[in-house]
Amino acid sequence: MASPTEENYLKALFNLANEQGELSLSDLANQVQVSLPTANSMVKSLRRQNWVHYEKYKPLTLTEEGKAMAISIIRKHRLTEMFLLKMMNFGWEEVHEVAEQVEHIHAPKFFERMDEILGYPSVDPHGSPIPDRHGNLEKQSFQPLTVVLPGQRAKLHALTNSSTAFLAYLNSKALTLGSSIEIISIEQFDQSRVVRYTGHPTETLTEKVCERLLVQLEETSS
Amino acid sequence: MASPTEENYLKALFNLANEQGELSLSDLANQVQVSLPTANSMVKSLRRQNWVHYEKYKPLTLTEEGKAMAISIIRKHRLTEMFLLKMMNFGWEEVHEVAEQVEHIHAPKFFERMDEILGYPSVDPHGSPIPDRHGNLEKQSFQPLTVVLPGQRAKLHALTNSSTAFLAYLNSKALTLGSSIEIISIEQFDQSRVVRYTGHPTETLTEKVCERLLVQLEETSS
DNA sequence: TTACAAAGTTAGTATATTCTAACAAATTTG
DNA sequence: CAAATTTGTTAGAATATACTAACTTTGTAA
Ligand SMILES: [Mn+2]
Ligand SMILES: [Mn+2]
Ligand SMILES: [Mn+2]
Ligand SMILES: [Mn+2]
Repeated sequence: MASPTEENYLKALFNLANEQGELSLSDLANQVQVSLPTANSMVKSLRRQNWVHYEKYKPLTLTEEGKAMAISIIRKHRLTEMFLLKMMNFGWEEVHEVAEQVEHIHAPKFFERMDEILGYPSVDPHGSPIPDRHGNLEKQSFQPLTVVLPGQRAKLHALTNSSTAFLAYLNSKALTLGSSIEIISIEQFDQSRVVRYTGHPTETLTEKVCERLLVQLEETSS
Repeated sequence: MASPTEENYLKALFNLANEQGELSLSDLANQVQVSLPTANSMVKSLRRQNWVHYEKYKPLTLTEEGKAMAISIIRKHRLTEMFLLKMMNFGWEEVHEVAEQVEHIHAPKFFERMDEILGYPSVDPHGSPIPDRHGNLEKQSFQPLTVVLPGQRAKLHALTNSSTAFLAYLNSKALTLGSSIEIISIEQFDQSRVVRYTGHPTETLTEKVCERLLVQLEETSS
């Protein structure tokens, strides 16, 4: 049985493997916010439990068992976020912090019931896919808003960051999942985007923000 | 910030203080299911944090702060049990185990929302009172079924044990909170009770079971 | 290809939580 | 009261999780 700490490491490893191919110790240390030696000794302990493959100075891999555990934790996290949003009147900017704790609860029925009550949702409040009960996790192919050219429109489908601060910022701009965003222009100076979207006057978004908005290009029916 | 472990000790201390007046180390060790030296060293650590008053060889007392923390954990536990029962279709025999974990989540809003959604319930699924948001905890004055004499009836209001095994046993006997129980006779041999209750044929309950059933005497309108 | 930087490892330390063994104090009992 | 029992304490050890300091390995860049 993994401790909450170990579970957080497994989740971090899984997410890193998806973003980059390689799993380095320093990325892990960074993600989990611990020192390199701490990550090093934890990885040894995870290896002892057959959750990661690891040899000195070599990159890390999750074992099949480790991967399955990570997916199960991610499932619990995302179901919780959805449950808080839909059934308990939380805002999308509040759910991540609570889910970070609830994901460590060992009670399969608790999460099965959430899933049932929610009607088996496929994505969480930030657009990330929810693994099904069998551990199948849909792969998404959205691109950051930064790849969209002036004159094109794209629909906001997901985010690469679900911190309270970022989501509160999106709230203040009334940007929600599903918004159809048109790029008006890109400032040469700082790469910031002038955009227009569903029922809103012109807005400016910094490049940093655009990088975190995952979109799908829409046919420009001109 | 108390760890889940520390929170379980605080809760145990509070419950012991209510059942007995005195708080002894061995009772604590027993309740939390650890060795005496473990309880001893934990109590020292709780004292460092000003959650208990404690001197070598003297009985223990919770500080005001410790008491408030214990009540808050109990509130979270009981609200969770009620939420699982009413909103997530759990049986009353399943809720305690999950609540034992959920009670350690630090997210006031999560529990406030449960309270709201449930309509501010006053008791949990096992009849124990739920402290309000200000830490007020209603005192109950129910008595164990063992004090009821043959010929008298009493209504089942609460339980002193909410283990899955005990509740599954009550389920099998169709005994629920609210049942009106009449004591037919008491076996001299083993103190077991022959009883009759709401829509049921005669049943026999051992003394051990009767001790755990908290009732209020009903006027015998003969 | 050496030299420097980045990444990873080891050693040593700290706190939290738990144990057993050995001993001491307090309480109960004959 | 003295002996026996119960209760509480200390010492010493183990595991989990974290740190800093010092060192080694690997990879890159001159
Ligand atoms: Mn999240
Ligand atoms: Mn977490
Ligand atoms: Mn309970
Ligand atoms: Mn608990």
